[in-house]
Amino acid sequence: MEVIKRSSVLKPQLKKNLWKPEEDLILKSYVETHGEGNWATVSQRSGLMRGGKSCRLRWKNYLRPNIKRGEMSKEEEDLIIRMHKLLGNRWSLIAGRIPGRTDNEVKNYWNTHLNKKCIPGKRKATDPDHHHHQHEENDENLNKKKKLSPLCHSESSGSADLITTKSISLDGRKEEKEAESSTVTDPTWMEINTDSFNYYIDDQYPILPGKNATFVFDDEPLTAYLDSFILFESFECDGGGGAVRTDAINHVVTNNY
DNA sequence: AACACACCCAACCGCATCCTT
DNA sequence: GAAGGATGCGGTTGGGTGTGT
Repeated sequence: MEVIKRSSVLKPQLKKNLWKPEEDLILKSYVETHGEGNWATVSQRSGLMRGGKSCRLRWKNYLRPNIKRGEMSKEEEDLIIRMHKLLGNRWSLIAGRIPGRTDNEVKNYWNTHLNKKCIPGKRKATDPDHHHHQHEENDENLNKKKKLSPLCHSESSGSADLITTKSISLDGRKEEKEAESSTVTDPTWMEINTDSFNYYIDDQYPILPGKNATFVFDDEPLTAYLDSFILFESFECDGGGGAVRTDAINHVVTNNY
């Protein structure tokens, strides 16, 4: 007896696999006419038998204007390495700092080119020892599910192994503090008083003058990259335990300390 | 030439978060 | 505040292509 899946009866069969040039054309002209968004309806209205996600991804990664394709420049590569050291696998954030590059492209580039370069001895799935590494990967997935920052876990990105606690004030002084806990998985934190610094986390979450904010930092890149980046991993304004954001690098700092 | 293996990358999947009602 | 849909993100997959034997 033939079993017919319920989903195949109720939903029209969606196309998968590679996009054809004519599909690209349809999607491109549709988005240029109607604008981005409402991806779920794009397939119906444009006649493309693709899921909304698929359309969105194709537009974002391939058809969107100002997409830069081709080889990564040395500068872009350096930037990816530095950002990855800071942020871990936060591809969309990294890509956001590299004009014309998409998160998918950055991720692929990292996995195929830079991962080997930055983590020598990194083994592939065919490696007999792969199962051991799969466990590490599972731990990482677990961390993700727990919504922990990769920065809090030094194994995730080849970052520095030791995490220490620092306190920095924006009037130019920098001082180290002892870690609150002896466990290395404790995040580094950073306290910034914004009296003397016009600063923001992002448009939605301003740090107001006179307020303190707590940030999570990976120790090693701190001194190396403070000239160019400050990472806001999470924060709570005024010590109130209120808003917590975990998804943004939000400001480029040009000052040297 | 034929095969096997490795590499690359576009696209998919599952889950989390955001937004709207 | 809850529910459901839309969107975004990161991990993974699989087909195409390159390279070695």
